[in-house]
Amino acid sequence: MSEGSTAKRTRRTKAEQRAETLEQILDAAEYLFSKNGLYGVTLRDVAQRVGVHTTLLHYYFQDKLSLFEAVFARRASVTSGRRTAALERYEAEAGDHPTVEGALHAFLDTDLDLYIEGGEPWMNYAAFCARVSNTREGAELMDVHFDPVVLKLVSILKRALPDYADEDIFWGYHFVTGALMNTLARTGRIDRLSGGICHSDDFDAVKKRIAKFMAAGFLALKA
Amino acid sequence: MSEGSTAKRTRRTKAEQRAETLEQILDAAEYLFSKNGLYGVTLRDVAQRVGVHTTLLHYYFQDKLSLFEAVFARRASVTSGRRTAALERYEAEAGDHPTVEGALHAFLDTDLDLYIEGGEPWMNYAAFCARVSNTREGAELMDVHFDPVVLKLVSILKRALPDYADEDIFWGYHFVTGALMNTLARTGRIDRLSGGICHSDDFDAVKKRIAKFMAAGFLALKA
DNA sequence: ATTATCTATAGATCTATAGATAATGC
DNA sequence: ATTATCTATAGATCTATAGATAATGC
Repeated sequence: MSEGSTAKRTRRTKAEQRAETLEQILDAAEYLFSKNGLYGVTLRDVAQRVGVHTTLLHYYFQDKLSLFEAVFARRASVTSGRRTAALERYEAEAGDHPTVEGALHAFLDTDLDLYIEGGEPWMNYAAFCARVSNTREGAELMDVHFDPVVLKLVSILKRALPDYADEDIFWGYHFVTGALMNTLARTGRIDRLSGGICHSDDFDAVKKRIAKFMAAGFLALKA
Repeated sequence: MSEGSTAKRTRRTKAEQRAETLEQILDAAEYLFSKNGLYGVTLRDVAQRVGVHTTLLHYYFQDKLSLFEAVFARRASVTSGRRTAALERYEAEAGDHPTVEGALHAFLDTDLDLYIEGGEPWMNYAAFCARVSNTREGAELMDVHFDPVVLKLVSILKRALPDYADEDIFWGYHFVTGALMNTLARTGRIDRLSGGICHSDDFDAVKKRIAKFMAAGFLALKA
């Protein structure tokens, strides 16, 4: 932190400085919001974590909610884009006979890989999303940023399950996303419940199981 | 509300009055916490909703967190007890050959029925639990109140899947509870995503699918 | 005589704004 | 000359406590 602030004094263009400070603010906010939610974090907490004055946050963001939404938006397009690409790749590859499991692998594994490879900031973002996802306003943010990818997934699932009612497909997706969000939240509950056999942070373990598990679930809904 | 406050003036024993006020406070807190979380609700909000002075909350509860925990605890033993009983009934009935789907029906359907039959207060509690469940401190509350039922479920699943690694069973449960919590949260996301085909409040639709879906998922994890 | 409820208020925070200062930009 | 950062502060809330008042309890 002290090293960071001296480094800050070295010559930099204003654009660089702006970008760097913005990123630090977003990182700090992301971390704190992921732990305590919108109302559980004060602008002062965020400023303190970055090492700047609270008022600087108002220089960059209109208000607290804008900061919150900016945190959500920053990485949303990355994960959304990656998953869309993976789904398109799968669609091309599978041709006329896509499978539920194939589509889910593209959708879920691609996302989990991003967090696994992205390190702490991405893991924080994952927890942030999970926390946001089961609130009403949060769910509306999800709509805005993730509806296109999800509807793309749904369209492939429909082709894989041509005799299914839309209702069954959507409820299946509802289960899938619940399991995914519970994973991203990393609450530590499964660690304690399993007596240490499983670990909340072990996204590899989830990745190994979730697509197969959920695909079988979909297939079982046949009327 | 005005009718309630005149009714309040009618003769009542102190014990009755205490019980009634306590219940009103807990109901109001439950509703508000389910919408906005611990930090998103002020004691004043709760008091206002009940129609009493903020300070009365301190007469009944030590502080805000105690109120929060009391909301959680009030109905936890009911759902926990009902599910335990249902699992025991199923165990007795299934004898030496319990199935995954049978155990999940006992565990999940019993819970969903409680919310369906319990009306608004129970639906609020469900949303409250869902919201609590994907926070760290919240997950610890879940440990305290729900570990026994969940471990009972796990023990039956182990008997139904004798050649499975514990790890697979616990991750399977992790998926199940994620799907359930996503249901209890009732964020309205599935409504919008499905263009009105599905409804967040339609626990019957979930009940019709979730146990079958998840049971098939478990069976697919076989190595 | 005890318990439920309200009044008054202390003390701490929190968000947000106005305006000063200190850097970089041509 | 513009942009990044800080100082000072207004105004609103929020939690929590002390102590008064108004009911019920024997």
